[in-house]
Amino acid sequence: MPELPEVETIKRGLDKQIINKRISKVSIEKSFIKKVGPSANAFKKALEGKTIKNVARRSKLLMFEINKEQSLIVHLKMTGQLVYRPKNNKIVVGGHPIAGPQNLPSKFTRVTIQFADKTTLFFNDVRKFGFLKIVDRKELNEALSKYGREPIDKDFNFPHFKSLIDKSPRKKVKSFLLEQKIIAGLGNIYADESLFVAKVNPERRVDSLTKSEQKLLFVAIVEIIKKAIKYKGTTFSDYVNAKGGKGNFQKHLQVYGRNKLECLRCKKGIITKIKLGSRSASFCPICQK
DNA sequence: GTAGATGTTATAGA
DNA sequence: ATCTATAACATCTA
Ligand SMILES: [Zn+2]
Repeated sequence: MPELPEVETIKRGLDKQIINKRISKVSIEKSFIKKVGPSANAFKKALEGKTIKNVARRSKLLMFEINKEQSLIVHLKMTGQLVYRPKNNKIVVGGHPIAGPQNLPSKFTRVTIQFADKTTLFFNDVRKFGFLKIVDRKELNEALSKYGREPIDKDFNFPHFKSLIDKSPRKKVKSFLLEQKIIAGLGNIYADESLFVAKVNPERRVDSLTKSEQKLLFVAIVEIIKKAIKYKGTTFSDYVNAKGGKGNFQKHLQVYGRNKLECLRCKKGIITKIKLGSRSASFCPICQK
């Protein structure tokens, strides 16, 4: 589910809400205890009574600073959600439950973090690939060392991108874009969208790109990620922001999810979906050379 | 019913 | 260096 734009949207929705709030109670669904560390008690003890000092994001990882020494890190993987409920009252509209924080906890709520002011943060995750973990400063640095360049960094420029290209010359370009150690935060949707904008076929070897294709791709990545953040992410099935609401970028997708449909750009090609590594890649065989 | 696919990532082995 | 298979898990679709 969530790639950089979705995680960034959650981060922006959460930080204003929960910074400086004190955690009063944490509960963990039984089957999820193994995903919060060695024991439920250690996890609770690290959080209860503490105050969230800061919220940050790196790649698709969220970080909640507890104090100088400790942080809570959260990865949503495929179907994770973080939804904040401002008040502890249930609202039902028209007699039917509505989507969003009003009906939480749900069947898929794995971790519940209650604050002293009676507001609540829910971690929901259908597939349970996600995790929450308490880390010290050293462990946090280790976790962060796995990530490459942030595409929305102000200093990220073409020479940087070129040097990344030169370090992984034989990779297929789609796999190159998905590598978090190279560029942090792209996932299947935005890698496909970036390649479409740059008119580059996902199966091309990185070292086969012409200088002009390299530049187009660099610009496309930055442009797509920024635009997706502006539209508050893509909701395909599970993604919701911190308020439980959907994103808007799905309306602007040009290839992802358009298998067998006519290409929106050349109006001639039929969007084709192939397997590349273990992931799918969608592209227009006519205008992505 | 059932095989295959889903927005992620870590790891082992070739 | 790079790729493959595999695993974690639940749900939906063809
Ligand atoms: Zn096309």
